[in-house]
Amino acid sequence: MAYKLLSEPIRKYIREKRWDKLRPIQAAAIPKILETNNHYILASHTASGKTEAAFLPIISKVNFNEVGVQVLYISPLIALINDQFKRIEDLCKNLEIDVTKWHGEANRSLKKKLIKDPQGIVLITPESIEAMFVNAPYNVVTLFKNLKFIVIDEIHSFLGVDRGLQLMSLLFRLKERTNAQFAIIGLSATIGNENFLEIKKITGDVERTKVLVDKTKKITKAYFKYFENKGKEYGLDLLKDLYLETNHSKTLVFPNSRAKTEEIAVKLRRISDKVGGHKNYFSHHSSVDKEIRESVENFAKTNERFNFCISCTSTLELGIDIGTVDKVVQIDSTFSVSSLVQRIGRSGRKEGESSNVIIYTTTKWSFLQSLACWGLYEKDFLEPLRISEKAYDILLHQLLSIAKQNSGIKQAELINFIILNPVFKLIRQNEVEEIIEECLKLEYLEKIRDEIILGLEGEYIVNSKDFYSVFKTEENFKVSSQGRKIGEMPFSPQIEVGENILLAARIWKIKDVDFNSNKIEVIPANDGKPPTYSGTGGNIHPEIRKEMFRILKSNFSYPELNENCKSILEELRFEFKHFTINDFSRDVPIVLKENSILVYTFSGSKINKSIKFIFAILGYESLLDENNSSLDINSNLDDLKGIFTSNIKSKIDLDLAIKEALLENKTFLNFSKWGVYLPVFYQIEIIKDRYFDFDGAYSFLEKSRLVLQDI
DNA sequence: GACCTGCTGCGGGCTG
Repeated sequence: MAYKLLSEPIRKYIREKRWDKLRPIQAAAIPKILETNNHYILASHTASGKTEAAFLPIISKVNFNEVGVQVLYISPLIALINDQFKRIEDLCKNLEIDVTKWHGEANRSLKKKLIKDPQGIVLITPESIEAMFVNAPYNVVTLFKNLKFIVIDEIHSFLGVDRGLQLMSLLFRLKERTNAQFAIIGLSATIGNENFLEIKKITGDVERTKVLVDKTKKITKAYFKYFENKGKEYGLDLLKDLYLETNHSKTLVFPNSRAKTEEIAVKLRRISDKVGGHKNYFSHHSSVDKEIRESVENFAKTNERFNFCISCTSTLELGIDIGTVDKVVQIDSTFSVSSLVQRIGRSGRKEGESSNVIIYTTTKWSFLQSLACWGLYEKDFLEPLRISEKAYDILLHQLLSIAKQNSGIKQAELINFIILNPVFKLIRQNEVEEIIEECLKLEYLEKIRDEIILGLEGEYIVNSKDFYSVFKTEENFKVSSQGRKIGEMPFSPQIEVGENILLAARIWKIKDVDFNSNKIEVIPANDGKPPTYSGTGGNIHPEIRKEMFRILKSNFSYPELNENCKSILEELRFEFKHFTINDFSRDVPIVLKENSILVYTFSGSKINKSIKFIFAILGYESLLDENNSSLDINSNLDDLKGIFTSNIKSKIDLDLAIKEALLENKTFLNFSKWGVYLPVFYQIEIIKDRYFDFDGAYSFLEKSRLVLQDI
């Protein structure tokens, strides 16, 4: 049915590919895209043919003889653009449609050629769109004035993050600048019912956006193993077991940090060398050199014969094509259910194959958390994500970008343009005015007669290559060996001549350090330590903690646990045996200690941080342990009960406390690259909006009942 | 107790 609607060249393409039938998401999308002008979100699991579901009907529908770029494909990753380029070019090969890559590493003369003769399909990143607006806004019109479709790949990766807000703003600016009438097609992995409304908001027109979902779920087999970690590094028992588990298959191992990724890769390789196993052990994360990463991806994708093991971080979570793997190993719990879903989806990618995951854990609370994530995965729960409605920091970034783009814009016009942008819908006009006033005062912007232009400080900020992205990056040392790039590592005391490090699944000795140009020269060595990388800690969703609580208080037995896991679960359940819990949403176990009280909140990280902050305002210091979601509060029982039962909200001045905390500790705002340029009042607002969850914390304190152990 | 993502313009040197 859907097949017949496609144009003849596309049907020919399908016949040549010998596809016997269209995939479900393709069959659903083709008639909708061909016959309506709606925006669509195509949600379907990895490797289910989403790219073709969008491009088969788009190429059928669009007349590529018209002047101007007809289709703009936006991707969060350069690597994905390079992957998709091959697929889309293959689709277009008999149709004389030009496909052009447009990102920071793409060929410049091909970009120039496109500007001279704008046509076909362009593959781009959000930052490159931003750069075009800032440096060559006339090109935006030349290229895109006749645009018919925008395809956004991995659109879920933009949901609930600053980069998504930037993308929303850019989509609006694109439409306003070019007057083009385009439809938006978002491609997404599973997003969960909870997120349909939020993901529709990205197009800027919820009413016109429809979601098409393929709910087919693959069978997943999971097995849990437990090896208590005693030292800093993994124990030999775990490594040996992991080796036997992985040496006869194609495997991905996810150990949750770059340092541990290196440790696993190097140590498994060493075991393999000793027993004469295969040598295909790799590490893959952001600090491994790009070319090495590409060669690892390529090995996995093209090699049929040999087994391999890639130890990796979330770099291999998104849609980069690495072919099929037999098995996924997770070491200690993921920080979210959606991360677990993506990682599991990496195995058994062929239709009809089941996915296989083995979960190793090394601490009892990590074990419980991973069991909770697995339980929620089976119940089809995914963390709900929320588009920030008062993104004053992104607003400031876009103000500077728009000022540069227009080189002179009337103040009223600038304000109006911001107000009309759906991404800033809930920011009031007087707030925009106030932020502009502050920008004028600090010379980010300047007013000449009634026109706004970039100020001196603003020029300095916008003319940096760091301007185009809304996320922060750390500065690193570049590591190379005899002219060959290995990767990067951040500054640490470990950077010293003679020290040995692990990187790109190999051991190296530092031969030379150049502190002026941040370069490290290394030679191969035999033994070393993983480099230390710093991170800030993730946010666990409350539902994961609730599930942990439920598991603790249930008698359910899990066939997917090995004997060690079973006894750890018993141990944990025994610890909580004497708490009588009637209502998981209200009852809070507490333990009286000598000078403090231990409160098991079983709530999310943001709520925990907020509760700690509230207690600090009230004069009670506390220690937060995110492993078991507990707060050890320096308080007595009467005080604690008082705080839990009274209306705390009215008694504290949150804004004042955050202001003081900000003065004391500037790193508070580290999550926001552009927040530092805002007036303090707005900094406080974004901290409340994105760092904390005070509504969640107040509601927790109000409804909770403290439960002591039965005697 | 974390992970990830992106990038201009210009000038100089080299290659085809």
